[in-house]
Amino acid sequence: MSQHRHPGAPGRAGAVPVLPDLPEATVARLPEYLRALHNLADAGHETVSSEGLSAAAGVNSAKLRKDLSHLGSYGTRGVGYDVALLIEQIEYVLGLTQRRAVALVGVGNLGHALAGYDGFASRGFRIAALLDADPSRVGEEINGLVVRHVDELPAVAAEESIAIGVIATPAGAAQRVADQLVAVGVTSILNFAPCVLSVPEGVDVRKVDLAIELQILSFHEHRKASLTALPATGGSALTALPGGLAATDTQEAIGT
Amino acid sequence: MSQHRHPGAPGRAGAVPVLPDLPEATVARLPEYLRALHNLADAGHETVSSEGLSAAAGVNSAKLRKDLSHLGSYGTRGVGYDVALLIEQIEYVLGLTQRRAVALVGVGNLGHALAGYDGFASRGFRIAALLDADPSRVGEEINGLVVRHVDELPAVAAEESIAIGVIATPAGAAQRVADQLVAVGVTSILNFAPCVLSVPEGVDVRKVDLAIELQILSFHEHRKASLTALPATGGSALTALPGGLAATDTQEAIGT
DNA sequence: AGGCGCTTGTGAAGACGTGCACAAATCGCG
DNA sequence: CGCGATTTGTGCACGTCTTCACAAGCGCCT
Repeated sequence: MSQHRHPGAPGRAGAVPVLPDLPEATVARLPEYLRALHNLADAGHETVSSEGLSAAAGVNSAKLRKDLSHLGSYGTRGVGYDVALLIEQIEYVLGLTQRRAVALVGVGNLGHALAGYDGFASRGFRIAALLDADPSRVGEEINGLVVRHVDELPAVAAEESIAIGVIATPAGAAQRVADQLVAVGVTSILNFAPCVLSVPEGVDVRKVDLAIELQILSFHEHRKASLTALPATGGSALTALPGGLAATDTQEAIGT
Repeated sequence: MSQHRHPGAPGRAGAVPVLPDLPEATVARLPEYLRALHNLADAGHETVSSEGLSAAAGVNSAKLRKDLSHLGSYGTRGVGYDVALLIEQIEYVLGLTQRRAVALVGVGNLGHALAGYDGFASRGFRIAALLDADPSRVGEEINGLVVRHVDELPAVAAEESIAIGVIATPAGAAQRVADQLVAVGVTSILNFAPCVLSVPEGVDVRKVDLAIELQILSFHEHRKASLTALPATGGSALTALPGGLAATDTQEAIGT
């Protein structure tokens, strides 16, 4: 870490400097820091310490400092971080300086909500197209955008460069849509359908499954309940599991 | 791992056996396995190998075997896993044998979609109440449920035991709602609002932020673009960062 | 100018998660 | 009955992530 802040390489548009390859865990936290920083900026703070920022983002302060150090970091010892500068750094690294176009496929229950979600626009993204396979939905106007048929994807991609595809279709249609997105050059996909997508190498897929989150919470609920129910049992049969339970009432729930 | 399948301890309702404390990473994958297993069961498979199941769930097969071994596992060497039995095991561990009641607070854009999302009902959850702070929304009927005012939360909790609270409000209202949920005894919260919640110890919070997912994808897009733009630069200045970029056009964004 | 308090950046250690590779176990067949 | 094919369960090594603790650096006050 000899010299950062080397004056050269401003390179407004072209010549993107090579990005440091951040740990994936760090990348996942940067948006969190960014949000906290925006809040601080709105509240009028000019600088913030790692302690303060980590509290606002809900993480350990040492972790925050290490995360920021990975991107070269511009903190000042004894003072803290310049809020505005740090916002820029993170937005640059995350590639948010350009407003990326998002294509949303599947305008059902969830798709409708996503199309109207202002959190996208406010954080550097622009929904460029709404698509659906159902002809009865094509033509509908949502939030100022007209729903087009998914087969028009090539045309949409030709009109403007789609950076990210969002899949909000039923599981059965998701793989097909993913293939179509890949075919028109999309290399980043956010998948809300509860299924595994297979995509060629070089394409990033992130998955959000609302039911999975609930199931994880359910586990912890179950766990808490089982612990408070048997507070006496010290450390004896930790590996105990139901086992025989298959015979009784679960049968009617599963069956055929 | 001497003797599993010990015949005793079926204990229908009461006497919940102590759950093994699974690694968090394993818990997060169990719902994935569960979904894949349901698909296999629907397709008529009676047994499945770790290889087959791991492919369907999109994970490494060794990882899957280790995950399943943590819950005692009921595979048969040379054969594989009994699909129906494994479904039961996982559903039991995740606490899905009882249909847990969910209270959804915030019936705006996203809340509407969540209220209508059938993925909850189909995977062991039941939306027991819809709540909102906006009086103009109270009384509205969504999917057979009438929206009630959030201040009625104590009454709702008294009517039936709420296992999980889902927060789909704007960020500004989220902490307040979380406090209300905690006050009526909810110990698991799924938060869709883009903010950090502070809750007492013993309360689990999981967070889903749609914009964060996009930002993570944006980073990878940015990274891919910067790599393909400079394919010649071998391994020289890997730590290069913009740095000077603050001097030019960013100034007008910050300044004061 | 010098010292003091505060904060960053980082080395090192420990916890955690992953994946290979193989022994142990089971089934089916001759 | 024995053997080979198959598949689980797991020991081990490796990589990643987290956390502590502290030296280095910075600004302010005297």
